Amino acid sequence: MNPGLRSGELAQAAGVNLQTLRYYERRGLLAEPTRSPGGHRLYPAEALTLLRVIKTAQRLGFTLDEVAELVDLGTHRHGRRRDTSLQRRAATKLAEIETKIADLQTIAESLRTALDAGCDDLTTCATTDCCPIPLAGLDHGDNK
Amino acid sequence: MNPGLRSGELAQAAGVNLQTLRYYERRGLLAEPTRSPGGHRLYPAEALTLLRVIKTAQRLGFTLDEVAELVDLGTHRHGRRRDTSLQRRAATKLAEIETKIADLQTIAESLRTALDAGCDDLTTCATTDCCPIPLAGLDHGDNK
DNA sequence: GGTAAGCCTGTACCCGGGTACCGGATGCAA
DNA sequence: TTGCATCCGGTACCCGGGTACAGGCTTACC
Repeated sequence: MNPGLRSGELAQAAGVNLQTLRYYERRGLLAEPTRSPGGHRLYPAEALTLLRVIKTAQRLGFTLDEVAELVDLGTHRHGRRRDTSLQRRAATKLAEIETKIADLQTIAESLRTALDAGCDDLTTCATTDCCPIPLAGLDHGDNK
Repeated sequence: MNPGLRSGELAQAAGVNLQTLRYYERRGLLAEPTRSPGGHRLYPAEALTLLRVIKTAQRLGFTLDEVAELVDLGTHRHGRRRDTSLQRRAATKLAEIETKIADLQTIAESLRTALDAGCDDLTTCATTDCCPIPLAGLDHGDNK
């Protein structure tokens, strides 16, 4: 049976640096893989999926700690014994994500309007009312 | 007429550090404001909106350079003389944003499924098929 | 079994995005 | 006009997220 990916293969497949794998391992994002007799890491194929999930979540503005939480929002057990604290964290995360989606939709809307209108100034759009659907919708007023 | 906000007032209102304002000014994100006779900065009210837009965009995973581009995607002129290169950049940005929205929706969907199912493991969801709508959808396969 | 490519641990460094601190100059109210 | 809060420019520092390098062991193939 296939012994697993070597670290270099995995890194290349995921488009990350080899050192990054070790860094993620130290941070606890990537489980310690099995080793060859001589001590070389051998990763299961799922590690690639996980890495891509991590990279995607990062692009979306989550810190590594948040990514870890997202991924961890349950790596412990599955089904049975519904742990309400986990459920609650998941619900909180979900609300956060929904806010992000809404904000991105506001930005997308502004860009679309700008494109349609041949109007190309978002700041002006945000602060004056020359344009129909301004970015100012992002101003939730409660920063920090 | 109201002379504008002092830097401390603006910083507090936006929930950012005073130094951050000067930093953004150096980076070109915040225009140089007018000054009092003695050299103190005096910001127009729109600066607050802009700061909030910046902070929101950052939470969404845009770098400061990208935020600058977003905001700049046109601060030059408005309407008339449709600059196609700007239009094109806006279109590109828009596509990016739509991808982000889709990815966030995938994550939201996973969390929702996990919550509904009392299933609380995203990694397993992503890499096995025990769960209906896995995170694996984030795996676009083309990282970097 | 020789040898090149690949991997090991450890430590040092880099970049983006801020923050802190300093000594000195304003702003404004009493 | 004095006094305290605030702001000024400049420089140095901090943290998250990597990335590079050194010196030595493993693997894989001829």
